[in-house]
Amino acid sequence: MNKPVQARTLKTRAKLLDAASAVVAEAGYAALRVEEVVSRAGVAKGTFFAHFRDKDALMDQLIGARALDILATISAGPQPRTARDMVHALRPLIDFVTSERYVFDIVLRYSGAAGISDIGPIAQSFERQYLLSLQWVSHPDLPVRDDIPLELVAEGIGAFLIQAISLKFCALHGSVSVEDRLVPYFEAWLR
Amino acid sequence: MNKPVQARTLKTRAKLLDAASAVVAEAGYAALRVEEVVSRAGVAKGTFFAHFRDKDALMDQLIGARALDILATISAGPQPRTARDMVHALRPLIDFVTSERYVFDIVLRYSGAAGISDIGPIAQSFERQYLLSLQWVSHPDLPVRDDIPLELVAEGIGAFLIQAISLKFCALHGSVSVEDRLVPYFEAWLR
DNA sequence: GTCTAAAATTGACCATGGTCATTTTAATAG
DNA sequence: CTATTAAAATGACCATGGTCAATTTTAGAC
Repeated sequence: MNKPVQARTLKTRAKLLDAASAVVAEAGYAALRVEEVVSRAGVAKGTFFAHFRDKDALMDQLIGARALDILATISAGPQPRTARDMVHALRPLIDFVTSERYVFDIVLRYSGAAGISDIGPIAQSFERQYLLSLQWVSHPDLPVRDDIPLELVAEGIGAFLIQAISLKFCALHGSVSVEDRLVPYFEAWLR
Repeated sequence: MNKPVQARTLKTRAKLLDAASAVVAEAGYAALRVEEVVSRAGVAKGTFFAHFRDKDALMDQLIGARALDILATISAGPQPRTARDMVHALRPLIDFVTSERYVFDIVLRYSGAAGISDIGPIAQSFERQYLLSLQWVSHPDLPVRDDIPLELVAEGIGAFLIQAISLKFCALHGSVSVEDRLVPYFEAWLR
């Protein structure tokens, strides 16, 4: 009853994702063209849209998967003991999201799950980042204010992370690195 | 030496902005089509792009102007005395930005000035919102933590504002209103 | 007025994402 | 093996944002 997908479907989807990854590796996310992807995958354009709602949905898969991968690596790392440690630990995620303005745009656009049932990889990565922050601030090695719920502290970390990355892309404030801006944010927020 | 713009230019630009405003009033920002705007304005499509870099630049003008207008009204209002007051005062701005998902997307995309010299209306409105927050937290009637610079406090307000609005558009967290989420954020941040 | 150069406008054309009626392929029954 | 049917793939076609060489209009000089 739950085997309506043919092997062919998986194969085609894999071909599309592989082709897309290759294009991204060569030219970056913003340069990806659907025509180029289907051409490399050896399928028709219509097939692409049978597998992905639109181009952005493919980006959600590609970018989200990478973000989840980075978060898994960070999770496996040591518990941060200071705000500065946290920022350093988050460095790989920050580097990825700031690698292209286009990537950050997609991340923001897909940060919220469109529907309860279809929570995409990027939305998942936000949830994952929240849980990681919650884990960090719940650990005794990281001293944190105790006048508000830890869940609220974790939410705030996400808010400041987005803020610092946003300002990175602003010509007026882009001269300060994300890390340098984030440390005072976190220190002030964690008290 | 600084009069290279002809009267005709201003007139055409006004016609385009008027036509665009009319379309937005009838169908919303997301439904705006460049073809529809130039058709109503009675000019050719190429003219549109001689006046605006792209469609998003027009959106920057329309949305940014509205945001600045709302902020001016808020600025003229009374000094908030509590976190809850602040949230109530920001209500018109929040309502506008959450009126369409598309509006919020444009706001995020244009939040940072693209270049030092071309800071658009939306980027200006972010600056304006920051200055308003700074003014609020500098006033003795609003008790605020004094262990960090007031500038930092004001930056944090912006971060939480974006966070609360983002979650509004998330199917998983959209049930809580922006205002209800913002009050605890602000109370925790202002200490 | 007329000439000239710069500014403004035009619209055919292009790039690219997205649709859908039709065709092909795979799974299953007999 | 063949017929039947549902899933998958196809590619011509459409929608819409964006470009640019050619044309028209304006401002200033004489």
